Amino acid sequence: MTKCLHEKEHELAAKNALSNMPSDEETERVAALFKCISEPCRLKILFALRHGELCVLHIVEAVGGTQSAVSHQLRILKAHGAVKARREGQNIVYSIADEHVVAVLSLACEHLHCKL
Amino acid sequence: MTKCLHEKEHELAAKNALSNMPSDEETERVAALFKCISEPCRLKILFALRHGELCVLHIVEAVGGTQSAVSHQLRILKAHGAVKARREGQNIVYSIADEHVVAVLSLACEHLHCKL
DNA sequence: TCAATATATGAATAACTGTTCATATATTAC
DNA sequence: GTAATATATGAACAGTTATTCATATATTGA
Repeated sequence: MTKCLHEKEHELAAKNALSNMPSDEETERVAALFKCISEPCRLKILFALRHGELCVLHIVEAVGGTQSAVSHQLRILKAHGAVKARREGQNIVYSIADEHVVAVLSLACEHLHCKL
Repeated sequence: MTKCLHEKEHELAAKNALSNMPSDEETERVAALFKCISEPCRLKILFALRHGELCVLHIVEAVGGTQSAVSHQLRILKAHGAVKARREGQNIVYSIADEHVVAVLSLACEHLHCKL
């Protein structure tokens, strides 16, 4: 593997890229955030929660699938700080944890020209 | 599986959630976009390209890993519209395809308090 | 045309992850 | 305490995917 022939023109960009790369730890954190919201089931849960908090059964109704599967995904969303939960009697009520989450979703939808 | 006991309080939110769920097709598209940028290797490539276009060898230098692995990931990024490519002699020069991609990255970094 | 460089790609393997099933925990009502 | 409801979770399985290896394609220069 030898040097790129156009090194001169791209030297600056290449140097900049090399010296400004985020650490592996930072990269992993950002990647984990995106991965967390990149599964259709989890994404549906977030979409369902846009209009307000919901208990698990209502989330199951909205997104489909089994209670167990939804519960597993809720756990992952919560572990990554995308949703928060509080108990209310027999129910656990979930809601979106952070306005940044809503903003990222909106931006992605805008990018894809979705009507959300 | 019976109804949630707090149906009355959450009825509105539940109805809203049900009637405003995006289609499966839209959900899949959004999920695919996030999944595309949720792998550390692909994310590193995007970070490397923030400062300007780079040929493949320079990308390999910046993100590490083998040429083959990087090339495979570039293919996926390109297929999802995250990067674009043009030939320049022997080299293929890659760059970020869309300002929305940069915006999503910045928002995620801001959310995680990364210094990017 | 031949050699060298740059990039892409098909196949195989290994690691990861979402779902399912069964079961456990927690709360409320009786 | 017991029954019923709501939610969570461990283990196993299945599907997905990133990497590696070997090789193919494309461009340039001689």
